[in-house]
Amino acid sequence: MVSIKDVARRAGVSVGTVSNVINRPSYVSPDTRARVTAAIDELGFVRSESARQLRVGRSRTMALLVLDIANPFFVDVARGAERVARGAGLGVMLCNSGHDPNVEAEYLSLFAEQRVRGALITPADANGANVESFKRRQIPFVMVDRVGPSDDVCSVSIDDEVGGELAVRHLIRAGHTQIVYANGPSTLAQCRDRQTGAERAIAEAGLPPEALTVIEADQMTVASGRDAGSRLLGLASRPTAVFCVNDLVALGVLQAMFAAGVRVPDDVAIVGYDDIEFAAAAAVPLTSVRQPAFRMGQAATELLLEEAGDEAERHQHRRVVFQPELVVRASSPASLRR
Amino acid sequence: MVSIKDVARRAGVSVGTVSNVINRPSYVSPDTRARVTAAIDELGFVRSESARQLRVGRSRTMALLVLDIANPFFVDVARGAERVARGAGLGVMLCNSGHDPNVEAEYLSLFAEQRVRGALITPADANGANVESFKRRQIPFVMVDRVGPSDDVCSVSIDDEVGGELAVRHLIRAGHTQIVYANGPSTLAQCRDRQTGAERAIAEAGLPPEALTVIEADQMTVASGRDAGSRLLGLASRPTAVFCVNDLVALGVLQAMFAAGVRVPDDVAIVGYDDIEFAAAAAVPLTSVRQPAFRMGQAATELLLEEAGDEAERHQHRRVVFQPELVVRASSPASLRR
DNA sequence: GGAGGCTTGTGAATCGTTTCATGAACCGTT
DNA sequence: AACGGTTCATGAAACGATTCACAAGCCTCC
Repeated sequence: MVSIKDVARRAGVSVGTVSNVINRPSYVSPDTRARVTAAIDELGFVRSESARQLRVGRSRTMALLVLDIANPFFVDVARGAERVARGAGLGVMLCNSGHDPNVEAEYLSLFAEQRVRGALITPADANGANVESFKRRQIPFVMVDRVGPSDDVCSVSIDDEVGGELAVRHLIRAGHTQIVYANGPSTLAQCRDRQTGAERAIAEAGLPPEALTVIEADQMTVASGRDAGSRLLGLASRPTAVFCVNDLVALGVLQAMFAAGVRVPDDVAIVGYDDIEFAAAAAVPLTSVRQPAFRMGQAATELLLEEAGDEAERHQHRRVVFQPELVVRASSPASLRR
Repeated sequence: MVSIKDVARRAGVSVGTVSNVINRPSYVSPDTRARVTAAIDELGFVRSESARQLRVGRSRTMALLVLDIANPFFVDVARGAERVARGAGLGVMLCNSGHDPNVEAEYLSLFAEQRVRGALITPADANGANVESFKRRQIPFVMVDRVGPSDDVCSVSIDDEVGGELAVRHLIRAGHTQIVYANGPSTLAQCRDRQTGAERAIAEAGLPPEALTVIEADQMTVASGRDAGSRLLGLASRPTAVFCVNDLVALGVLQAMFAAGVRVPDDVAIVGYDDIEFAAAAAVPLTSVRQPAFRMGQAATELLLEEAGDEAERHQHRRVVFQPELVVRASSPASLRR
């Protein structure tokens, strides 16, 4: 492997000069600069990032640890993060914990060993032990899609209560009075918050609490949604509308309706959550609560850069909360037609 | 930042001993080992990967550069790769070129600077100039989802001709004689190969070449598919079956059919390609050509590890070709009913 | 009791960069 | 000719780990 020393020898200069050509070309006279760049090209020299990092003390990559890379929502977050990071000359290491706290722990210690410039984390363990021990590592990080437990951590999230409220209010306005909420595991804060919002919309409209039936899927996937859909069809009083905890579940419900010959939206209206690309692409385009995932990725990275930057000392930890937005499509028309 | 030297001082031993405790504990007597590990815990020491890498000469991460992280196919490849990499103690740096040769070039030089252990690449530029110059860097790499241009490169791919053939043969068996192939940009080898396979199936069945109409979408996305779908409905002789270059396009076509009141599969059968999760999740579950993406990611990584391993010198470059498989679902029943 | 063999631990060299104090060479001015 | 001021280039000292030749201590065996 050719090093800066070989380049120096070839160009007949010292290693310091070669380094200057690379990092502050203006310090070097034009003709030695030319000699050095020629030598670099001839030898195919590529500077060693690890040596550089060892000397300078900080790396030029940041990490992004997501819960589920198969979920398009996180892919959007990642793209937002990557956009900002590349603008700042940072590489992004994208990793997938798959909701597994052990994998999460493994990655976090990898990040610490790599001395990444900072990390964006969607935490996988409920009690936050991993994140807590990561905090001791002195590495800047921002929690994504979850509010920080205390105010010594930056976080970027989306107001899930508002999201639930938007969805159910929309259904109520369209005339629905018998609504099912197909929830995910209630251990997740997101799921609970969306439910709270849904209940608030019910109360606000003066409907009785029984107007909302909650059924719980064990995972937030299409398969679980399909399952929830068929369970929902067996309910004593068939609902006229379903609000789903995310789009994957909604797609599953939609499929179950089709399989059972139940027409959407004529017999049952459906509202999803996340507004992933496939929501608009469904056979009956899905009404969905849009989360500004891309912007969230951007915002999180900007916070991270601020915390990891030169004026880090006067950095104030912040909790940024985005507002979701309802996107109405064919799966839930604005007024009930039956 | 606490270094190995601080640990040594704290434990009252030399730095060499600390290093031994970390890397070959059996060289150290139990009680000094205990003293050292205690010191490590007390100080919260984390070893610096860059220093280690500088000394040892090789890194413990590999890179995976995909064309489009939003495409579930590549997500599956990534998961397969990650599984194998983690088993071998390697971290994976997942990057997204977004089909942009400039971004690709940027990432490739980042990989070179990082001295990654190896790279899995789905090339973005047609002429392969980026990959060609990367090859000079002496870094092991495997081309994914494309066969290598020459035999000095490992590659893992899937036989696209067979895939096209499977799909169209299936449609012909079901009685279709007027088939549309909704292709992607014919600049992509994949698209051309699938078309070749489709044509072969037509010829093989003794049908005239006109039995297959090709329309081209400019992108392989749902939106382009929707567009292709509505164009297809305007054709003089309405086809009874559509074979799509991938599932995203197929989902778009499906949606266009629904919007126009054309029933699937009764009026038009649809076959997709890739068998992404959302294919099975579509309102009418999509028949699709399954590509073993996960296994492909695994195989590619195994090849890479072999090439980057200790017996690299006796490594033979190989081209691994996987066979696709047809998954029949509701969007294209086995026999034509009309 | 000396030779030889384990077991443990040491300390210095090394990896490839960046950075910084130092100095050489040259300029125009007095 | 002596001076201060620029402009360029140098060489050595870090950064934090790994590795390896070597030594100290102890045991065993003839």
